Amino acid sequence: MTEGPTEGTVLHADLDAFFASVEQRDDPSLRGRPVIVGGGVVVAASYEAKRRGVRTPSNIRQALRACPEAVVVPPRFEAYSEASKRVFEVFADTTPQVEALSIDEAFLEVGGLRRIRGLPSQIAAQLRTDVAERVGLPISVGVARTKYLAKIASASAKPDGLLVVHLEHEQRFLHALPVERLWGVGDVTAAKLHQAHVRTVGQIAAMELREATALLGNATGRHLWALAQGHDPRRVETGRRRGSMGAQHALGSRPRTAAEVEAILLSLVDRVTSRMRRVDRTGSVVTLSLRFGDFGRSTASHTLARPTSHTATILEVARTLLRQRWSEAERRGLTLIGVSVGQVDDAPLQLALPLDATSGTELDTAVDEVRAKFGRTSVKRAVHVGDRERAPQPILPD
DNA sequence: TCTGGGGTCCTAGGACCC
DNA sequence: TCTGGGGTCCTAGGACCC
Repeated sequence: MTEGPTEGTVLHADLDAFFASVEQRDDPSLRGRPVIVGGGVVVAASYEAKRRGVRTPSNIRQALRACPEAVVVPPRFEAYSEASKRVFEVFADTTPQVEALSIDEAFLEVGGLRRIRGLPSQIAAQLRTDVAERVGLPISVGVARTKYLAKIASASAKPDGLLVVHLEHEQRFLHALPVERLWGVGDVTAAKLHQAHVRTVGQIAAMELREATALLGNATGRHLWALAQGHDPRRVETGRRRGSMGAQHALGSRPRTAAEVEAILLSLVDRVTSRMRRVDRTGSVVTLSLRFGDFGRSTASHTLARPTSHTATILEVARTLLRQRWSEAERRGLTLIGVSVGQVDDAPLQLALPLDATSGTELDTAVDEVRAKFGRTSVKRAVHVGDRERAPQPILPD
């Protein structure tokens, strides 16, 4: 007699207290001790610190009141992205189907690997061992039939654990959870649900769909109702890339002059555009985000005629948007400023040819070269005359 | 409980087009 | 000419995630 599979094939792998774990890995004197990573605020806390009541985010002073023996270390973002890169190498060695969710978590589809690597639960156990051995970090893994069940499972497995949600136990596992555990339920949605006396995922599942949409709006209602039923058709998507890139800076409560803020704006724009150029992307929607002393926020955006990663072009737009909002910013007290560029995509490849070389065959040869060099299958041909000013960065070295 | 630095997705009104 | 139906893009804001 053969039994059907009782395991799903989706893994959700999530590093535990990631930033703090990197600090503990790199400095043995921090191991076993409560560690807070942060400057003014707690950016991350080790499990020792979390157990003593340190919450993220909160400010350091409060955190130290809860846990006076905690060690506070400044964040080292380069070390975290380096560690992340190595963990994602382990993921890639496990399966080709990896969907990155953030710097410290990913979905892995392992359905096709049974013959060579075994059951999903065995692959998950091996993955944890590999990450520990190769990168020296603890990671929790959830295994389930769908993405968000796997995600909930990894959260339940923390710290440093593995949880497999077997198909026959799925509903029991899911329906008993408080609504806050659903991916997509934050403070606002949780409050609405509580007001309707809905506290568990099982209770959402028992609602009529139209009750859910009436209470939570169309998209959220449908989404959460489907999740509560255990429906989650989203597959693990391999090639996902960022749609926007941004940078922000908190200013504190001290009032700033326009000149100070413009200087900060320049450094933010420069940070974003150099990151974009490094990964060969351009974008066309410039968004300025502001946060005020009264905790309100506002955003202003502008769409460019052409995508770019050119610092001066984006700075000019950001500066204009800032000037439009400046009196509001002064009135309400500016506490944070951010710039992001949206509609980000591969930078258009540019090739400068002398005008007399733009005949058919020479252009074809050039296009083939570009195609080979950058591995792009589609290469757009266009002839621009003049107006190089706002053009994307030239890519090909002379 | 009010604070960082990243992101994603959805909604809704207005402009504009066929 | 002001009346239908359908669509896309732009902008602003909100909720949520790590």
